[in-house]
Amino acid sequence: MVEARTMTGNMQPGDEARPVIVWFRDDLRLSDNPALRAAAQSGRPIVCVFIHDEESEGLRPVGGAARWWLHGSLQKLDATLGDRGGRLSIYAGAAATVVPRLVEGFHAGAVFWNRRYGAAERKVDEAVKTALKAQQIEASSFNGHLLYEPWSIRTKAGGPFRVFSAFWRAAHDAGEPEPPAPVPSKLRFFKEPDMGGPRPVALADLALEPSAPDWAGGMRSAWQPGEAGAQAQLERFADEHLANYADCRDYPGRSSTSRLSPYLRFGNISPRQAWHVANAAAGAGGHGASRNLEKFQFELGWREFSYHLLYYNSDMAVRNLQPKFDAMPWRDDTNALKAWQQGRTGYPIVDAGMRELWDTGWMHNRVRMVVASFLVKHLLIDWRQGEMWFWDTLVDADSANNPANWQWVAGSGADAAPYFRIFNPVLQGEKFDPQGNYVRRWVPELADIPPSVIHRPWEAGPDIAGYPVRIVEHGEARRRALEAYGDLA
DNA sequence: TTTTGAGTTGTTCGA
DNA sequence: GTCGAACAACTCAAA
Repeated sequence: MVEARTMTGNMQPGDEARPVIVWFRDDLRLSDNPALRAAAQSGRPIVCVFIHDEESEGLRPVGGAARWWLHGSLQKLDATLGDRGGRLSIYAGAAATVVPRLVEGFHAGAVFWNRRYGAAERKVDEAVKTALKAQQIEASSFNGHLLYEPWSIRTKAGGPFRVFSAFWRAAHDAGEPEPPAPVPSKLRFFKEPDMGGPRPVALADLALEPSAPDWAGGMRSAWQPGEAGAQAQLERFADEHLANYADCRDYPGRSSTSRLSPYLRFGNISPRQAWHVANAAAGAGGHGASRNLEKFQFELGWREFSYHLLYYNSDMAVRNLQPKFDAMPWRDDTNALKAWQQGRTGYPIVDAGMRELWDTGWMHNRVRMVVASFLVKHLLIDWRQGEMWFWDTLVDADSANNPANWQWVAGSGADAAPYFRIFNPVLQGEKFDPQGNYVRRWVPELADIPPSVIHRPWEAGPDIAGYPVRIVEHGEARRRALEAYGDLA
């Protein structure tokens, strides 16, 4: 069973009758949820709560697209709990204030949750724990979000890793990740009387969904937030795409990637579930299955590495991991930034990616690298600008992966791309979208351009109606980037 | 302490 | 068309 960190208050006679509060955060699911499972096993009646906290200091507000996902996840979680005779009670406010008042209101005996790893989140959780200790209430935290706790993977010298491959080797030495746990068979919910504690709010009152204008239409048709959607997506991936994962995952026109990122972000599914379901599917698969399996697990490994980095570099979203990048002469170019954001750079693969992002809240991994490289190297715009845009527009944006990957592309990160690795958007398009299907899907202006020139439409003839002229010329931008990056050393 | 091998995803150029 | 080298050194992790 997953290790729990418990700080126990003194148990009083008759204490088992007092409810346990399960505080949901980035773990919006019932299966493989260690906090919920421990609550079920405690013998206490359960109260399920979510606290929308926009008041605690330092917490980064959830981005726009992710708020939409959060709304859907909360709705689904409440419905699923409802099927079992329970419900999700939602509160708003600073967690360190709300949780102790809930404990009083419910006369609770314990509070369980699954851990978070950002500095501000840890500080909040620490404050809650301190408050509960003063109330002599049991507080237990669990690992529901990662395969390995960030502090459990250490170099031989006992420190954190800054190179992925060494990190991943050490993780292998730590052994196979724990198997996921099923939904507890028995969930006994506390009958919540109308007490004097904090009053729950309606989900709609959190205003997580966009209105006027409602820009979430593309997301609704692309995604099903919540645990059931997550399980369906994982099964679909394991059945249909895992067998070709290593060879096909780089082609944005095929849906060969797992598409699990937003589900993992909000814990609609756990990485243990993804790991073990893929394991089982590959075991049933034939020749070459292990190569695909290892590739997929390798990607889960990068997610782990990002959390490892976040744990040891809490200001990763704003500070270069390599300080020499502080001297980088980033350009201040509002027009170029806007063209990039709106998918109007004149480079089809870049524009397709940025429009896919805007419409669906998600972008294929290969294209993320291309558009990020384009912003940082071709336009010489600070990676933080890109990070903030992704934060607001991605449904899967989280405080570990988003900054870690931006810094990786920019070259300022851990184990980062060398500065001379500058993607050529034309070559990347021709290599990974050879028929131009991906581009045509997202850039309708290019619908009639033949595959031979779809990634270099300026060669297709005179101006294409509605499609922008390139905002920079590749060769020129490449030389400029090499020069700027070369000066850093 | 010093040494040594290694390090996600690329592009261009010239032979 | 294909191939190898250059693009740079630097830092990490382990022996």
